[in-house]
Amino acid sequence: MPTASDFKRMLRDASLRVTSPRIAVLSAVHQHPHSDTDSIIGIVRDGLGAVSHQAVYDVLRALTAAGLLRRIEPPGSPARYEARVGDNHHHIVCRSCGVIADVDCAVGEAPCLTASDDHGFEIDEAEVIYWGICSGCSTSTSS
Amino acid sequence: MPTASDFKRMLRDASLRVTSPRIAVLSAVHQHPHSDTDSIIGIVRDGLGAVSHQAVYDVLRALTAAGLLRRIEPPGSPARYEARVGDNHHHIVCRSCGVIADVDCAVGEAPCLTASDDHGFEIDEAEVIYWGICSGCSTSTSS
DNA sequence: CCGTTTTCTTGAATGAGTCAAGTTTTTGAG
DNA sequence: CTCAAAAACTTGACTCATTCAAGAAAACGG
Repeated sequence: MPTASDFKRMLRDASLRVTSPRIAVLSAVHQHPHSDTDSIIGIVRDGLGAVSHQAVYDVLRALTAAGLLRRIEPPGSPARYEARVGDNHHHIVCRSCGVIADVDCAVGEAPCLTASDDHGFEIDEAEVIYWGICSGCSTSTSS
Repeated sequence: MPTASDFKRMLRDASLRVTSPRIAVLSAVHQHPHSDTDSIIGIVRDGLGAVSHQAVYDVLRALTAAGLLRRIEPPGSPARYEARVGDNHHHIVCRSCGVIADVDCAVGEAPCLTASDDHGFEIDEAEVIYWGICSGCSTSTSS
């Protein structure tokens, strides 16, 4: 797990100013991947004390734009964030409890799939969401 | 394009009551695939006069649950609906203007992809969204 | 250390969708 | 055809996630 100085370096390398909210958000997402914005706000406040929700929204947007975080938006859920970027992996979402797990992409680079008909689009990414029931939910439901 | 009596039969076959809002919504989605809820409300009102937005939300939910419509939710866009159901096709979304096109699935049945690691999930669907720039946007941007 | 620029705080506002109570419509049974 | 029960629709308030806006505070190059 990266340390605070690692996060500072990441921010500098991305030409972003180093602030405590940014370090706290980076740290929170590294420690709790697939968290939604509200959870991240809670984790950040546990570490720093009062931080406005707006600051967290701003930070998440800046870090996502800089490529330090990735935003995922499964239908039916608020936006979630993860720190694993650049490897074009995919996700499995549980239809019952909403938990998300990572799925490695066999190809690794986007777009990892070719459309049967691209309709003239210049396709740069193929995003895959697998839907199913996680092991915890399937056992509790079938019992 | 199906007629009003076709829509009535579809509703009866799905054990749903036949009402004018339902026929109008079915017709609207058949004629304007990938429309968002607000556009559908507008189209329905053009045909029927006053219809509450709540009625359209209720109808869309009932028709989706009955399998007559499919709901699609590209990140950054409100929910959209289409009448092409049952063939597990996918979508291309333009990053610039948001327009959506259908992409046939080579396999046809869900799940059409196998995850490299299913993490113990029982996967029933693999949803693919291709992201890119449509031909209209790429020509206007490059000029 | 200072000024500029960026970021954060505060608080209001927006958009999509849901909740709830009451009225109307549909439809199967008589 | 008529009626009652169930389902659907209307109205209007409300929630949630997110954004907008204006001013205060912090970062950092010089």
